[in-house]
Amino acid sequence: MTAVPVTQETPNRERIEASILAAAEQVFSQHGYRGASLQVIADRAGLPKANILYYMGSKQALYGRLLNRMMHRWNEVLEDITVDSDPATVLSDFIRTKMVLGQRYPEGSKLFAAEILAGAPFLSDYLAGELRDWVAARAAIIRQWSIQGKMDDVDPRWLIFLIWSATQHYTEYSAQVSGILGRDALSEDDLESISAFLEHVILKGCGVNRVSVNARRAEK
Amino acid sequence: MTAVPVTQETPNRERIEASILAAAEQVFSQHGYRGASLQVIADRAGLPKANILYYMGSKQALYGRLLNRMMHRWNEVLEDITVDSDPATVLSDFIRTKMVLGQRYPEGSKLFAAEILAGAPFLSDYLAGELRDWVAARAAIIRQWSIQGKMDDVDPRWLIFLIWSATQHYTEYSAQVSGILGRDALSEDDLESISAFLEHVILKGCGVNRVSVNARRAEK
DNA sequence: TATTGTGCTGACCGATCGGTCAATGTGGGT
DNA sequence: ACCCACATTGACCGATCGGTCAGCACAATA
Repeated sequence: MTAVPVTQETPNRERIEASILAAAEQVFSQHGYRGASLQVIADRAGLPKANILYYMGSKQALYGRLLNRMMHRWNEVLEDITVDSDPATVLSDFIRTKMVLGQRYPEGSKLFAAEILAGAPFLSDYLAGELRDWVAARAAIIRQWSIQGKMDDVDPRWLIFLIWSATQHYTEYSAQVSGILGRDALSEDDLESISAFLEHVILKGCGVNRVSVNARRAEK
Repeated sequence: MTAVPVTQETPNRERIEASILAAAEQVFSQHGYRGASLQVIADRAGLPKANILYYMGSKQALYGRLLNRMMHRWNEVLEDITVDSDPATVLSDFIRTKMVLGQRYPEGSKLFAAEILAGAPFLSDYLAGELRDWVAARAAIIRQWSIQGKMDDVDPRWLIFLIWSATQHYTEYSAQVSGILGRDALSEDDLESISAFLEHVILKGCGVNRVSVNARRAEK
């Protein structure tokens, strides 16, 4: 009968697709779209190359799935802020959430970086649409905080870019950071130290008064 | 005679090599080492592919020349600072010089970024050697400034990384910045606005007192 | 004119690229 | 036992990869 299409719903399929996506994320993030090869992805996933195409259709489709998955992961950030939110709390959360996301999805972050470096051929619509609106909405709120005297009169767009860049640096430039620090990877202590540093400099630099939160006296 | 090797010294050679390097820098910066193709580079330089190999020897050698050229360009930065230097002047210069360098050599900066993203296979020695020493020397000086009470007690390494990331963002993520701002490129006013913002936030955030320099009252 | 050295490049090499396809395997329904 | 839908993959396709090389053009020397 044609009415019984899937039945057992293939518990294997998800497992296989997940392993392909994981392998592909590694390779694409290191070498970009053009530089990645399906053969290398297949080897890393322990599957024949034809199997990759069978599950993913094409190189472009595979790459697109990875980009989409990563875009949805960003949506955890700063979803519910208003003019009445406390700037210190919001900025602090923003910084720390971004740091955590970068550590949780290092390959995905690098994938994005490579895509942007290549001129964002697959993401230009997203950047000029959804993400642009996201920035505009947050910028408007931050602007209000400045007007209300809750913080210095800084351009909110530059502030958002500053937090993005400062946090992403430690995932996308992990090879540089590791080389300079002489470690293979950042420790938990490093991450806490960096987060605290960024929190201190950015909040203080923007004239945001830390409210209470963690009773941390950051300056004399 | 073997004693007369070069004579006219080929004025063309330099011109041709320069155009090859310029074309290669564009392609490598967009697609990384693996993703770049000599054919595309040759087309962009308006030369047959075999000519690229004739002048550069190999893809690796061409890539290495580009990396080396870019490494030397960084050396303009922060060469002569001491414990007696004024922190405000040094940090301000650091930020603004980095911004200018990024604008002057956008492809070279992206080339570096792509190399780091790929895990720095060609640069690991440089990162763990020359650059590491460079950072250590500057970090020691900044550390002294903290001890002397000229600025807050922040980790100098995180401060250096912060300035790197914040300034590089606008060249390496230019596709993202452009998409969000809705412009093709940053204007002179944008760049001055960003530089002033970073100067304000980072210096204030580190507790550095601006001495005199430009009589700019940045906050109320 | 003959010779020589260098700049240059079309043609070609084996390897690898993304993608297709036919053949085979497999498991459940009849 | 038979069938059929789906899973799997080795073999193959034309295109392109980085790199080699023989040979032509041309200017300087003899």
